[in-house]
Amino acid sequence: MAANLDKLNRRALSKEVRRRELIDATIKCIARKGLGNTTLADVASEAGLSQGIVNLHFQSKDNLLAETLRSIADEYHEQFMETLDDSGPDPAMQLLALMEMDLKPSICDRKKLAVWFAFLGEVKAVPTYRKICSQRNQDYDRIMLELATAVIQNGGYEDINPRSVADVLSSLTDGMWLSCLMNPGSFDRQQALDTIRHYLQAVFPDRYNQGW
Amino acid sequence: MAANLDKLNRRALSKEVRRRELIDATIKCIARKGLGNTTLADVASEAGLSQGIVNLHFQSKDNLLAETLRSIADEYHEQFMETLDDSGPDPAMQLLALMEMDLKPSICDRKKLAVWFAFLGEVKAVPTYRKICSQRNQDYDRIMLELATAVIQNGGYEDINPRSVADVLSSLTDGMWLSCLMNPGSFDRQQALDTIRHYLQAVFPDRYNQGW
DNA sequence: CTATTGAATGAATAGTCATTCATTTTATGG
DNA sequence: CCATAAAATGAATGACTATTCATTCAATAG
Repeated sequence: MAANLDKLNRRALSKEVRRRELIDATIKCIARKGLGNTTLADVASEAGLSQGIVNLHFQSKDNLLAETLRSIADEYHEQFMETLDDSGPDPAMQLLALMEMDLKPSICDRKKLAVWFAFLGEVKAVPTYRKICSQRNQDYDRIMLELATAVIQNGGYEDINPRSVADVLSSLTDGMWLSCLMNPGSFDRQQALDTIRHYLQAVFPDRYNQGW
Repeated sequence: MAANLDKLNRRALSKEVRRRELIDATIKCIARKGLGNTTLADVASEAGLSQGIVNLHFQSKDNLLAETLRSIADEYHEQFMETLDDSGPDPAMQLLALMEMDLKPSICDRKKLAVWFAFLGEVKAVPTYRKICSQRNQDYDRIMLELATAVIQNGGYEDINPRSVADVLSSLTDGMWLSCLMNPGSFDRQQALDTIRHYLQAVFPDRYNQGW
């Protein structure tokens, strides 16, 4: 019984590991060649495995791509939740921590952004992609809205619309990411962060008034 | 007979007009099927013409796609310059007019945005696309920076960094566009514009203090 | 009306690529 | 060790598609 369970676990684990490897290879290929020019042969070769391997583990190319997108979305989701947990009880500081996270080298990385935007570019044409992405976004928007609302209440900024603040911050993230993707030479992570802080300071002077 | 006349007229069209038709057909196809799933047969059929037509006028598919991207970029460029010309001498009002333009229905249109982001998604993998897009962006960034600098000088806001203002506005545009593409159901053009106005009001209270 | 020119056609070609599957390799249990 | 089953291989297949080009068609000049 114990042996049997062990065996099943090992098999399941090994299968999972192989899938992970293939997804990583897919990410590398898309970053290098683009979504439109990535073939299953590319992925297999990148993973150091044989032609038929993707269909063996993912049944179809479409499925591999959807799983790859899900994997990227999940990775971001974990970072987001972790940052939220680790950034203390003050919503103003949580908001800032989330924005800083978006500009961390491990997130704001040209290779990963290229893959993310490659999928975004197909969102209108591929409903599956849109579902994966927009589900994600709705969750974050809701949390950002809650945080903005809390900052406004705590600071007595009743005339400010929390919706606007949340939208600006979400837009800033997307905009900075695009800028990183587009102008790899001139994009400056630190400057981007300063810009975001400047915005927060302008809107909530009392909440973000310490020198950084 | 009417069909015959139609056919005659179509034949008579000039080379430039035919190229325009093919580019328009390409835009429609990419909006509907995505960049990765658009074939030359799709484009020809959308234009009501025959198989070989694209190669006749554009030599290759790659060339057609590059010309299509250029066409979209040019169209935006014209609108941008026109808006700049038509929005009076006050840099504060020019800045606002440009942001309003970005949210006009004819620009902030899901079909057009889908095509734009489809190309953006391939930017890292296809240097040609990056050149076309980033040239465009650099021009606008420069102009936005000049306008922000002028607003700051005119209004005595010397402690504000014009670079930050320009970056926020550029990011807001990209972010709003993405939101329009991603959440067609809930995206609200008017609300997006209000958000942008609130930002400008927060940063330059004296320059944007009239009720709208 | 005829000849000429160039646009347009669409069938044929050649190449690419996802998918399949018979075979081989590897790992596990007895 | 052997037997068994799962995992992996890679050659073969078939579908798809960019590109070519011989042919057709329409407009204009002579």
